Amino acid sequence: MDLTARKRKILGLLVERYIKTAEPVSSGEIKALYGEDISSATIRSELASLEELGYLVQPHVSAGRIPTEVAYKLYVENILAGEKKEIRVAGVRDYLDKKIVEIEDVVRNTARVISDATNYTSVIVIKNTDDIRIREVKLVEVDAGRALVVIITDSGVIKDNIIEIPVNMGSGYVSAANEVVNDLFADKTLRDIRAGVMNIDEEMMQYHDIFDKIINLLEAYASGRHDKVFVEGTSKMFAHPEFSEIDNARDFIRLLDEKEKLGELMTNDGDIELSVRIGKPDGIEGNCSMVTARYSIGGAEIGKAGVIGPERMDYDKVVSVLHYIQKVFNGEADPDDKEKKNGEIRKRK
Amino acid sequence: MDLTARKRKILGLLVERYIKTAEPVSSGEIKALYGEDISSATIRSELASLEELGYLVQPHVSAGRIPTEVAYKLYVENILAGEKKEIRVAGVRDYLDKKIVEIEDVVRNTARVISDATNYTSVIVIKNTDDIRIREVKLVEVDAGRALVVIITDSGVIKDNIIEIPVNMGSGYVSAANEVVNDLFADKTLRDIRAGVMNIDEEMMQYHDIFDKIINLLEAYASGRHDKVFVEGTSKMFAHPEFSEIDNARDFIRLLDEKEKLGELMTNDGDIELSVRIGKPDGIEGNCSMVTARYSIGGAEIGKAGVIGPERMDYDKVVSVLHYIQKVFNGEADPDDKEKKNGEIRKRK
DNA sequence: GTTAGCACTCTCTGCCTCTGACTGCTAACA
DNA sequence: TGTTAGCAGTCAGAGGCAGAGAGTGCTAAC
Repeated sequence: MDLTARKRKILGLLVERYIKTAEPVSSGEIKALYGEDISSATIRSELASLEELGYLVQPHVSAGRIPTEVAYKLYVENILAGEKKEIRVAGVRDYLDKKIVEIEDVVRNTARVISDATNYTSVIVIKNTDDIRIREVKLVEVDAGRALVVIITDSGVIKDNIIEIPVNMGSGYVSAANEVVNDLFADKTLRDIRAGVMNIDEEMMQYHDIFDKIINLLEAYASGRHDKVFVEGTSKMFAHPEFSEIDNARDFIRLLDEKEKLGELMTNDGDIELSVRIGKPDGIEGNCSMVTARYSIGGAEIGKAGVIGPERMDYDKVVSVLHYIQKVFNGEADPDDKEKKNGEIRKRK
Repeated sequence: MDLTARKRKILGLLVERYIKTAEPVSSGEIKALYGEDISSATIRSELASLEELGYLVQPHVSAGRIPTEVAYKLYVENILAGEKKEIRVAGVRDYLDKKIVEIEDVVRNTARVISDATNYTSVIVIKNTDDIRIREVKLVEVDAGRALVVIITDSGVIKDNIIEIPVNMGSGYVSAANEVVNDLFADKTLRDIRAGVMNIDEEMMQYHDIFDKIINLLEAYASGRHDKVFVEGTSKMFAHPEFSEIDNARDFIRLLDEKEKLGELMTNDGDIELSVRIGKPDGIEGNCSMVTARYSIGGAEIGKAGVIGPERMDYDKVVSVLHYIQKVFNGEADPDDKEKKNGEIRKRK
C-alpha cells in the first residue's frame, strides 16, 4: 500500500508532533508545521484518507488524529532505514575504560545511563546462551565441605556459586579436583557440555560428585531461568502522560515486576541487532513499546539492553542512544577525547 | 497521656477496621464491632474526645474517623509489646536448607517470600558493616593482568570483584601474593583494616599494589555505598487503594527507584531488632510506613529485611512474618517437619 | 454517664448547559 | 481534478445546581 509523498510527509509530521505533545494533532497544527503553502482543508482530506488506510484514528469526531501502531511502525522503519544519528552519551566509556569487567556492575551502570539519556525505563538482560565459551573453571575451597565455583568465560566472570564437596578426602583433594575439573570444562561451550562432549575416564570418576554439581550449575544458567534482569529508572515512566492513567501505570509496573517474563520478552525477538516492537501486534501488553539492542563484549553476545516506554515513544532518540552504546560495547566507537586529539576523520556509514 | 480502657478499645477497633477497609470508620461500625452493649452516641462522644487528643481525624464533618500516625504508633506498640504471633511462611527453609549460601540468591528468594506472604512490597539490604569478619581472601588469576578477588566472611561470600594485577611477574607471583594477602587479611574485620591493624613488612611490599586494590575494595564495601538493595513485589502496591491516587503511586515508585536512598533509609533506624516506622515523623516520605528487621546468619549481621507499604498497613501480619523469618535466619526456628516428626513441644516466649 | 432523636453539614452523583475545538461537507475556484 | 474558504455539526470538558445518603454534633431526657 504505497502512500503519496504528501501523505507520507503529513503522516511523519503528525507522528512526530504526537510524540512531542501526546495530544491529538489537528489539521491546523500540521498546516503550521508543513512549511509549504497548503490549506488545512486539504490536509483534512488527506487525514481522512490516512484514517481510512488505517494509519490514524480519531478519539472522537471533533478531535485531531493520533497515530495507530501501523503508523508508528512505518515511522520507525524510516528511522531504521535512514542514517542513524549518533547521540553520544556521557559516562558510557568511563566505566568501560576502567576495565573492571565485573559484568553486573557494568550492566547496572549501563542501564542507568540509558535510562537517564532517554528518559525512559531501561531494562538489561544478561543472557546465558549456550554459546558462551568457558575459559576456566576454578574451585575455591571456602571451608570444610564447601567450595566456591568460579566460572570464567569469554566475556568475564558470569557467575559464581557455592557447592558442597565431600569432606575428609585429604588435603590435596580439592586442588586435584580443581585441576581435573578445569581440564574437563575449559574451552567448552555450554552447548558442548549439554551435548556431552566430554571424555570422562576412570581417574575422573572419583570426582564424579563434583562434576555433577558443576554441570547442574552450568545447566541452570543455560536453561535461561537464570537470566539476570536489571531494571533502572522505573519512576521515569511518570514523566509521560499516558501513565497518569492508573491502569496503564499498573500494567507497566506489573510487566517490570515479573522479571522472568520480562527477560523472556526481551530475548524472544529473534536474531535482530536492534529491534523495535510496538504494542500488541508484537506481543507487548499495555500500550507499550520496547526497543532492544543486542550487545556484545569482545565478539560474544552478552545480552540485550533496551528501553520500555509508551507506544508514543521518541523512537529516534532511543534508537540513536542504543545504537551508540552498542557500538561502544563492540569497541567500534572511538573515545571522544582520542577523536579530538588527533583530529582523525571518522568514517560512518 | 493515658487513655481509659474504653478509649483504648475503641481506638484499637477503629484502627483495625480502617486497616481492613481503608474507609473512614463511623460510630455505627464501631458499635457493631464492640461486642458489649453501647450506643453509637456514646461512641461518638468518645471519638470526639480521641480526635481532640490527636489520635483521629475526620476527612470532613459528615464522615467517619481515620487514625493519625500517633494512633498507628500506639497500635504498633501494643503489637510489639504483646506475644508475637508466628506466621509460618512456606518456602523459607527450603532454600536455606540447600546450604547454597550465595547470599544474593538467598536474599532474592527471601524478598520474594516476604512480599508474597505479606502482600506488600519488600526490600532487603545487604549491609556491609565494619564488623563483618573476613575469614579468607582468595586471589584467583583470571587471565594475564587480571585476578578475581573473592572475600569469604563469617556469613558467606559477600562479594567478588576483579582487579588488575601486574603482568610479567613470573608464574609464582599470584599464588605467592595470594598467600601473603590471605595471611594479612584473614580474621580481620573491616574496622580493623580501616584502623590499619596490619603489619606490613619488607617482604610484603612487593605486593603493595595488590594490597592497595584489595583495601580499596574492602573500603568500598565498608563505606556503605555498595549496600546492595533488592526490591520485590513492586506491583503489589496496586492492591492497596491509597496507591490508586497517581501522586501516591509516583512517590512510592520514586522511593523504590532511588536505591541508595532506600538503602540508607532501611539501615538508619539504629540498633533495633525489629523497627516499625510510620510516616513523616519517622522520615518516610509519601504517607508510607516501613517495617524492618535486622537479620543475621550465624550470629553476624547481614542486613535488613523489610516491607514498605501504606501507612494503613497490616502491621500485625507484617511483624509476624518478619519475626518468623528473622528466627529462621538465626537458626532459632525449628523446621516444620522436624517439629511434626518428634512431637516436641516448642517453647516460645 | 448514657442514650434517642433531630437538625445540620458535606460529599457524591447525575444532570444540564455552555464553550471551544475540530471536523466534514459543499460550493466555488485554478 | 485538485485545492480552498466558509460554514454547520459534533463532541468533550468545565462549571453550576439539586437531591440523596452518610454520619456527625447537639440537646434533652433518662
